[in-house]
Amino acid sequence: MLDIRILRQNLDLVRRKMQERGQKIDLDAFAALDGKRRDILQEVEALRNERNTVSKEIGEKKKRKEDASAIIARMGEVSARIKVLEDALNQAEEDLRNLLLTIPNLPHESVVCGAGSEDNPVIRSWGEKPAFDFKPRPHWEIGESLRILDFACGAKITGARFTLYRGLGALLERAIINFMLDLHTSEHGYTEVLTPFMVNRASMTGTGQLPKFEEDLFRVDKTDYFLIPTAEVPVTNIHRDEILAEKDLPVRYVAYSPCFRAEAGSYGKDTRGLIRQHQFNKVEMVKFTVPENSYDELEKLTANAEEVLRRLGIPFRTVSLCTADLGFSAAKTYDVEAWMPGQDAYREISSCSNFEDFQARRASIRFRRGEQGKVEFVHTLNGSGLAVGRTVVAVLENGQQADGSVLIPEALRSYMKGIDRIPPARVA
RNA sequence: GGAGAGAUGGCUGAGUGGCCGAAAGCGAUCGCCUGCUAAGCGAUUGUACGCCCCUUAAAGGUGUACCGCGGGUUCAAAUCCCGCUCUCUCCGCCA
Repeated sequence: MLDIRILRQNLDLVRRKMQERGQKIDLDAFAALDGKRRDILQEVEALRNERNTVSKEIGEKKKRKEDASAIIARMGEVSARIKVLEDALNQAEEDLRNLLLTIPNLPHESVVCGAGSEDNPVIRSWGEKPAFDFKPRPHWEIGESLRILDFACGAKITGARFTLYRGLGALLERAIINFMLDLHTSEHGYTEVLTPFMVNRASMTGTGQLPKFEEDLFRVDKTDYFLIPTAEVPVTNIHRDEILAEKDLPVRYVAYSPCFRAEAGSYGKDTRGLIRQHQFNKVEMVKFTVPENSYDELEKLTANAEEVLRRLGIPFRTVSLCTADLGFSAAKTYDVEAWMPGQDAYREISSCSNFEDFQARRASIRFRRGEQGKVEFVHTLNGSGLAVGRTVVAVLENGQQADGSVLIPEALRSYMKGIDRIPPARVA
């Protein structure tokens, strides 16, 4: 949610930023709605003041056993009028809030103005793409031939975009999760948390998934709970409606969770393999910081995500999302893209964002300056560290060998009972 | 799923219709006192939204709201009534 003062004082700036995002947001309604709310508020407050004063007089008159029936009758009318105005006020405030909740964040000044993902500037690249003396296969072929990924079985058990991992495949997924959690807790200063995987509506609204993107979520029938699309939601909401102490900032959490996404509107996209699933695992990093440090923290967060790929020896590049590609709540986002030789492409494996105070305002996450200074909104950040299924893809495609086996990166071997490769499956 | 108890400020906890934004204690901050420390004394100590003042903001003045959430009764609600949520205890069920 944007600061309402920005809309009041600089509506043109907001309008321009929305254009840069390529968003059509109706901002004309704002000024009228805001003015209406203020008019009603002033009237209702004046009447309430009268009621408070006169009610006190009534109490005193009664104590002195004087007749108060005339002013009681008059106050009855005032109260009726107040009730009507309060209803109108509530309606106006709800309308205003609903409008505010649908306005995306303002892109940071450093974000390039672009029209789509092709305009995302590459910030840096790392690693050397592996050379193959054969045509590298995509992971779905590797996974099926090694009998570690079974897409047909996932489809049987549940449906499209679900996958069964088997044997060393399941172990690889688990090893990657543990490797990432250990790295971020032991070396990057994050505290591990394990959260609920279903959250309520308030939590989803706090981080920005609701009210606008309900069709992307799985909702649990007979409840108002939703399956989380990312651990960002429960982890950020740890501190919803709280005032943190400045000395405790930055707060850093890392969480493993499965993620559930309806993937509405991505029909026909990435239908093969692990890239786009309804359920996938992810290790997520979340930070709460003072505003003046949030962009430094974004750089560190992105470096923390990149470090996972460095340790695994997987080539990657980092791009800065342009205005058109930026998510609803983000002010700035770096995508880390891993090299996937089987697909001859870089694919997103981590998305690291600074939300500034956008989520903090929605979720009321604040901190106090010093011991008894002012209360301000924190800045929130999060980034994948990393998407686990896509990391499996990168490991399989980059580590594939001519004999069909897959080399396991050094860093993972201690998590995989010491084995250094996934051997070819014996032909049945 | 059934029965009962509860939800008040940073914390503990009082408050059954008006004198309550809320006692008291703890904590915190500032000051005083004090060889040092401890103790003691005094003051301050919530948030949000309006309006005034003002070049904007802050500060200041003023008003309104907020005692889990939502509604109702009343001239007037932390207090009475209804619904909901959450917490705790007991029973049942369960990994």
